[in-house]
Amino acid sequence: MTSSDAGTPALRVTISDVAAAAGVSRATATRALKGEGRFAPDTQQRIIEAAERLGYVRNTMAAELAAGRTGTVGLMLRDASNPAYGLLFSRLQDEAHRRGLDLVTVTIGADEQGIKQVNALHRLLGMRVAGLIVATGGIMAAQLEPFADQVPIVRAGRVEPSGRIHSAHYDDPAHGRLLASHVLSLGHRNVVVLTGDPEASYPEHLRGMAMRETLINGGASVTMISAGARPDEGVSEALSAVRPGGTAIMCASDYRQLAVMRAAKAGGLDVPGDVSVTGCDGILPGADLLGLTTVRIPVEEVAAAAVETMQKLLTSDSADIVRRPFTGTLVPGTTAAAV
Amino acid sequence: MTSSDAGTPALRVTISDVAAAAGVSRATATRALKGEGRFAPDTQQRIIEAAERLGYVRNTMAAELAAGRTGTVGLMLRDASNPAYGLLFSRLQDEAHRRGLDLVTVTIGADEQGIKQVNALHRLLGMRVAGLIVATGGIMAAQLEPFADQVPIVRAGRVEPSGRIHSAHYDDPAHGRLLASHVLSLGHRNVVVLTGDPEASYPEHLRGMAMRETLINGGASVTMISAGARPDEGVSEALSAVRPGGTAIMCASDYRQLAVMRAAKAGGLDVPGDVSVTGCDGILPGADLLGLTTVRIPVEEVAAAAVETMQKLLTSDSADIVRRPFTGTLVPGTTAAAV
DNA sequence: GTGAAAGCGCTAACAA
DNA sequence: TTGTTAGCGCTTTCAC
Repeated sequence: MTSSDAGTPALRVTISDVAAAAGVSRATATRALKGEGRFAPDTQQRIIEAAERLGYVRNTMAAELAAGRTGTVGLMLRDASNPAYGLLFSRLQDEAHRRGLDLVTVTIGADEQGIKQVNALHRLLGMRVAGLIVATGGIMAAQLEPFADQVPIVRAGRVEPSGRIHSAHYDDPAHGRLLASHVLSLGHRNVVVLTGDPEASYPEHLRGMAMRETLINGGASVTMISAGARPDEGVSEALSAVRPGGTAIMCASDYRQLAVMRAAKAGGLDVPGDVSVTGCDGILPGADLLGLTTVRIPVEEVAAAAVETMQKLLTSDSADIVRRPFTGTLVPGTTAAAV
Repeated sequence: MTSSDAGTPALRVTISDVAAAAGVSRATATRALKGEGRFAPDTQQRIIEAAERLGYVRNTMAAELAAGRTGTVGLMLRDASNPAYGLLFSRLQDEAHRRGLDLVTVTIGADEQGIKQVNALHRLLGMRVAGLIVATGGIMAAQLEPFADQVPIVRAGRVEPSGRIHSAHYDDPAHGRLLASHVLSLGHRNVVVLTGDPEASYPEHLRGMAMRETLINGGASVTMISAGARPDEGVSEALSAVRPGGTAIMCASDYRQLAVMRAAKAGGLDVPGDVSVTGCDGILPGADLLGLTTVRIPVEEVAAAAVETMQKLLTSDSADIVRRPFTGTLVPGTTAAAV
């Protein structure tokens, strides 16, 4: 009743079935199937054949429960509809594949708060993952912290304020400075900075603060507008704020930049003729055609560093906290011009 | 040795620890913790408190192994760096969240063939997932088929040729027809169709074939160019093919469209003045600013239908195969103009 | 309302 | 080289 006709796999086939079919004990079957320990070559052959014939698929839960360890790394991800996260996700996966790490991913919806995040965290911890890569915004340092000494945790993309959690992250303040310097060098001295408030997007907040500081140090007058998460929020305010003499709007993300350009177009404002506009992220396909002035964030490097760090933590267990920032590169574009 | 100071969670805390701390048996602890079966309210209270105090996190593997069933649905995903897949991924997650399904995701790198796909499949099957949603291209019908009667399988995004696998998919031929009709209505009668070959992208192939048929039926002369997966492949051929009298290049994806526009710009060709260009997908942020003529694929509907189908299959078990196509909408844009 | 006991499918010593 | 024996942590009848 467990097995069935040849060629018809059955998830109900257990290793006992395979062992019986090959005329050996379960222990031998286990060893032969994973190729570890001692066994006769032809015995292994028989066992493998039996397994294939019966369509045996090892029950991972049972295997890992018995072995007392897990080979997989958990990945907590934020909404992947944002290409910046989608790309990060993709690169993390690639890198993990390359290094032979198995990844299981759970996501937390864009607008979900604490409770859901904890659920997702527990789902992963419940699987007893060997490590955790966290690529999501939510302020979960406090949730994460308690587990940090039981399972290695690496935050990817965002700097980790907490003490025991590693990170490979974007240097958002540097990105803000890069853009602000560029805008200053173009001669702008009256600038509107449109950013997300800390709640909505902490990285945007960091970028915005850095822009502000650099601009002010450069002798510019700055109007800060901090809006909600939706990219079109704050756009009309930014536009009206720039009219009385302003020459540039610096956005903390490409999404906001697009929203501003859309609104400018609708309002008959020429970019960069009437107003220069900058963004930040630089990963939109087609951004080059639009001539977006932005910073290309170093997704690939962050992903590689995060996975590399995780692997290191999994093998050796050094005690020091790894915290590696990466800076992107300025993409001059054509949406920002000299005054 | 198992538990520890209050407030310090430990992944090593088992239900036995919790039960002991609350002065009950494991059986009672289990029941109280999941709120099923019979138990005294204050007993439950005590148990929950003990669990929280000890930082208990249920071992999912053990739980599901013992219970003999799994609450999670597996999702096989293709590389999410493509925004079309990223968005699909995101919407699938949202929909699953909304319906209370737990999803675990594994991805297969963009360029990996058979063997890796089978690995990914086995990872999921090995977890004994309750169902499988497959949102990836690879021609895995043959791999999937054998498991189709043991676990419900729903393909998302692409039509499933196989007999026992459900699907919620894009109606790619319809998208091709939609665009071709539009181009015809603009008066174009000499058109180049740039598409991916079947190996590189089957959906693109379907779109391209449909475009061709519609164009020819409409009295146009058509040059087909089928290229590899990289969007810049075939672009120069397309451009030279269109020069001798052609007026439009229809691309089977927005990526190719962008590549064509880039090359046209570099070659001093005006779009749509010298040549009209169309794409397909319609999910690039900023596509509106570019004025892309395209079809917006119905990602949300496909995602919702896929998850809905899965849930239906998980609860009731009707025998009929569900296969639901969805058609997107034409986005006229400004990259295609009347001849 | 609660506990005792028997596994779920697999692995890992240890014997043989 | 192979088999025997204990579990991994949890759930679930079935008595009490």
